Order: sequence, then C-alpha cells, then structure tokens
Amino acid sequence: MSVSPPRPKGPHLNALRAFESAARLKSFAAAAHELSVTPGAITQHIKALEAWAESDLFVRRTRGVELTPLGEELLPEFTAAFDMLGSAVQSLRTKSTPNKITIATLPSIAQLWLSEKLGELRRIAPDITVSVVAVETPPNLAREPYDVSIFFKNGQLERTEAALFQDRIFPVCTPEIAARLRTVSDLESETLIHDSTWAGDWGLWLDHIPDSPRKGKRGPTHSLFSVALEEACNGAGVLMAHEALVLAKLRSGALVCPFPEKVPLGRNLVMGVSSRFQGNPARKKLLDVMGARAG
Amino acid sequence: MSVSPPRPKGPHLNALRAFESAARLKSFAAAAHELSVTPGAITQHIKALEAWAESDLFVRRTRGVELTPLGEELLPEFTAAFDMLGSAVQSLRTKSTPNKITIATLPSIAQLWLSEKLGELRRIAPDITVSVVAVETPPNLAREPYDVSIFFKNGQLERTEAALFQDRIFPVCTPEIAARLRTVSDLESETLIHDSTWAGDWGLWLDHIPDSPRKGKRGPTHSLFSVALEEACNGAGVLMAHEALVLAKLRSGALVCPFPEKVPLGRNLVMGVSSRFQGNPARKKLLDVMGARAG
DNA sequence: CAAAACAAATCAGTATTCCTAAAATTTTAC
DNA sequence: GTAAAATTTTAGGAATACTGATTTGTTTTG
Repeated sequence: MSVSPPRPKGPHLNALRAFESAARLKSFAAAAHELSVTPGAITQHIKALEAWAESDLFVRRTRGVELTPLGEELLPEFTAAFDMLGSAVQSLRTKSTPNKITIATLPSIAQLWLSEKLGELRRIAPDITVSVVAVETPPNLAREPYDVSIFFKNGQLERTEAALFQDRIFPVCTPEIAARLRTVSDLESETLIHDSTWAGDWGLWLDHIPDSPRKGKRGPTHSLFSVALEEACNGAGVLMAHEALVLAKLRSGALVCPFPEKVPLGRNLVMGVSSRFQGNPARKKLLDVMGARAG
Repeated sequence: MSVSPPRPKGPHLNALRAFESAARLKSFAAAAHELSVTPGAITQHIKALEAWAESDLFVRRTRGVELTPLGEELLPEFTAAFDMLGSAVQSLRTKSTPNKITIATLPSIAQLWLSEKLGELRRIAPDITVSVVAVETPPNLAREPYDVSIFFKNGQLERTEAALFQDRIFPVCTPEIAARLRTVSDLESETLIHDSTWAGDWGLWLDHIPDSPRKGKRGPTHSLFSVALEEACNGAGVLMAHEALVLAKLRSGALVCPFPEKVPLGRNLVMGVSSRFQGNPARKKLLDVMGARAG
C-alpha cells in the first residue's frame, strides 16, 4: 500500500553465492573455504539474505547447519544458476585466452611430478602458457577459474577425468641407510619421516607387511612433502613415499627402495579437465604429455 | 609455469552482471539505467572484466558500443545464467512471502487508477499485503523484485500479460470552462495543460480532428500527471487526459469532456505478472479486481 | 564431570569494492 | 562550427565485504 520506497533492490549477488555454497555443502565453514573467506563472512551474507527474504533459510544446529524446507526447495535453482554462471565464466576465459592453461594441484605434485611434465609440454607446444596454482583441496572446476586439476582421488572417475598414475606407497631412503636395512623390523631403530598431509601412510604400509613392527610415530613430521623428501635425501631417515612423487629421485639414484613391498592405495593421481576446456586444441597435447590412460 | 600466485579469483559478480546487461541492451547507458547506477560505474565494471579476461568485449563506437565477436559469443550464456538467477531470486521472494505483492507502475497510474483498485482488493483479500513502487520505466520482471507491473504498452501481449484498459485520450476541463467551448477551434483561446511524460498528446489528438487549430504548446507543462490533473480541477485550463487516469474525476463531476472525440492510441494499460507469481493463490484475485480482459 | 573441540554468531575495525559527480573526450548531426 | 550523444576518466566518498578476536551453546572426549 505504501507508495514510492525508491526501487527496491534485489539481494546482493555475493549473498546469493554464499547461500548457494553453504546450502550445497551443508556447512558455513565449508562454504567459507570454498569462497576463500572466513566463516564470519558467510554468516553475515546469509543473515542479510534471510533478512531480505524475511524468512529463515537455515536451521542452526550445534553440529552445523541444516536447510529449512524453504532453503531445501530453493537450492537446486540457485545451484543451477551458479553452475551456469560459472560455466559462462569458464567460457569467457577459454575463449579469450585459448593458449593459456591454469592447472590446480597439490604443492607437492606441482613440484615433484608436474614440473618435469611441463618441460616436455613446453617443447611440444611452445605456444601454450601454463600457470600452476598450488592449492590444498581439489577445486570445483565448474566454478573456479582453472582448466585442469591434478589430485589424488579414489573411486569412480567422471567423464571429464583421466587417471595418470596409480598411487602406491613404499619407504625410501638413501643408499647408505638402505644398506643397514635387512628386514622390516630393522625400521624400529630408524628415524621415520612423516608428512602431515598423509599422516596415516606409515600405518597403512605397515598394515600390509606381516610381522611388522608396532606403529609408533617416531621421527619428524613435515607439512610439505618436498621438505620431507629433501630430508630423506640428506639421510635424515626413512620416508614413506608416494611413487609419483619420488620417480625422479629414484631414477637419479639419490634414493632407493629398501623393501620390495609397494602398497597400492586403491586410488589414482587423477587429472580433471574443465568441461569448457574440452574443445581446446591444446587439450590433447596436454593429455599426451601427462600420459593419461583414459578420459 | 609460475608456482603459487595464491588462488586466482574469478571476476566480480557485479562486473558480470554489468556485462550481461550492457551486452544485451547494446548500451552502457541503458545498462546503467537498468541496474540503477551511473554509466561510469558500468564503464568501470566492463573495463575490469576486460582486464581480467585480457580481451576486449566491446568495440567502442561514437554512437554507443558494439559487441566484439567474443562478446557476442558469450552473451547468450551470461543472459541464460542471469535469467536463471533472477528466476531463483523471484522464487525465493514468492515462496518466503507468498502473501506479499509488489507492484511496479507509473506514479500517475499508482495514484489515479491503482489506489482505487487496491481498496477493492483489500476488501476481498485482506490477508494480502500490497506494496506499490512508482517507477518511470517498465521493469524486467525476470530480474527485478516485483510481482506485477502495470504500464502502457502497444503491440503484442506476452503470455504473462493482460490488457486492463484501452488507452484513449481526450481533453478534460471543469464544467465552467466547458461551457465556453463550442468547437475545437475555441481551444485557441484557452490554456492547454501539458504533461511532460506524454508531451505529444495534444498533437496526437488534434491530428484526429478536422479543421483543428494549429498545434502550439501554449500553457504550462507538469512533470507529474497528478499535478496537471489537480490544476485542471482548479480551472487552470484544458488538460489532455488519458481515460484510465481521469475516470474518478469524471464520475465525480469535477471534470467533464467538452468534446466527444476520444482518440485511441492503439495501446493498452497492460498488467504483466512475474512468471514466478503464476502459481500464487492471490493471482486470480488480483486479476479479477483489476478487471483483466485476458492473460 | 571437566576439558577440549566444534560450528556458528557477534562485533568492531578495516580493506575493498562500488558508485557518484563532474569534467573530458570523441565523433556524429545539424 | 556548434550542439548533442555516448562513453571515459578522475578523485573522492559511501556502501559492502571481510577479518580477527571473542562469545555462545553444544557435543565429544578424557
């Protein structure tokens, strides 16, 4: 009934994005991570949106949030819309800079596996510019501005994914240390180097060895695998390695495998390719260089 | 090749919206109007987006802008995405406050035609809250947070539109003035009241009258039709009126038509209903009250 | 049962983004 | 050659978005 409250504006786009992310992930914290902001920022966006709509979209529970029926009902529409928007942005990127490829991967993979492949790629396709972004978690390629992601993944591959390398773990050390390792039990008296990203790896490997020594976390833990690797090369102890990441060191002889047992973790190093990148002429070259086995 | 420029962010959502709007309307100025900002703001968003993409999206011509092939190619994707987003927002609004209706219309229509109907609606459906927003141009119901728009429109009606009233114009004045008007030529000695929104109305009407006096813009021009109408009621002169807007005054006898000629402008007062509002239970009541003839 | 861990809310302060206003630029129209 | 139309360019200011620290209420754990 009231006349002329000047042009009621819609809700802010960022608030809508925050809602979509939080609703899809069922968590403000996860949404915060996805959008690279703090959880407080998400809270505020959602609060603003709820105020605008004059309705609650989430039920706040202690162990996180839950969607209200209203929120539940709206989520698919918003997800579809932002998927489409993300795809449009990817399209913009691919079409405006077709020779530029951005790869998201773990820091360790970037340094220890990818850099070598990139040299190859540069030889084969010098016109392609590759940027590597080191991130801790696999990005959503439909939303974030990357063309390719390379992460370890178990389970079924999507149509846009290709397996690059089976993930197997085994101990590695310098030849000097290897010389005094006859049986697995000898590890009890050695320093075991750990990586915080794959904290359980020693346990997993030992589980596969009969008569294995009791698992105890002796030895240092590094947050960067490349540092742990460097330490191992310096003779600081025995490192539980992922095959893909130590190929170069084994080849050069800097490290050796003291035991023959290689434990497959049932997952692969997987390369995901943005759907927007499917038509890109550089795609095949990239797949070839990476040695993709499918996709 | 460079490692770790921390998480490249996508372009800002507002910039994308500015691009979509400007590209669709082929004009920065029009986009600025649609988004209720200044043209400078649009320029900046587009510039930022072009910088992000490292490509031009528009060719700047003197007489406005033109899309580059790249921009042309991308527009449909962005339009589809923002349509979907707009629709999701409408959905949020309708579902969270189903008894709240926001109507966008011209100030004059709001005051002179709508207010009466709203009284009726309040009697029939007291649970419905109606907000009226007076705007100068018809909103895009797929994007802006309105449920209903009421504007004059010529041409074909969409499926979501309904004609309410034929737009006819004719002079009106107080009975006192009418008494001294025998023929149309007598208007030459009268003050003609104009409305800036419909500046050509006197000309249009006179064109339909044989032997009409030469068109000359004698008399005051008001920017609000309601003011012009008030002036006419006060005996300030003869006003060229739109039928829908003077019904009440004619009924009360405050004004009369000195001449029988009513000129139809070939357009209607049209009510547009947001597609999101289609399932709303209040919709039918609203259509009934407004006296919709189709849709 | 207390302590630690979680997940989100709150709030003040700050950074960034967004926008405006006014003047400048550029080319077309009369 | 002056005016008009459309966009650009600034600088500065307003609005928005985000952070960091703290708080709350609960759940899990020791």
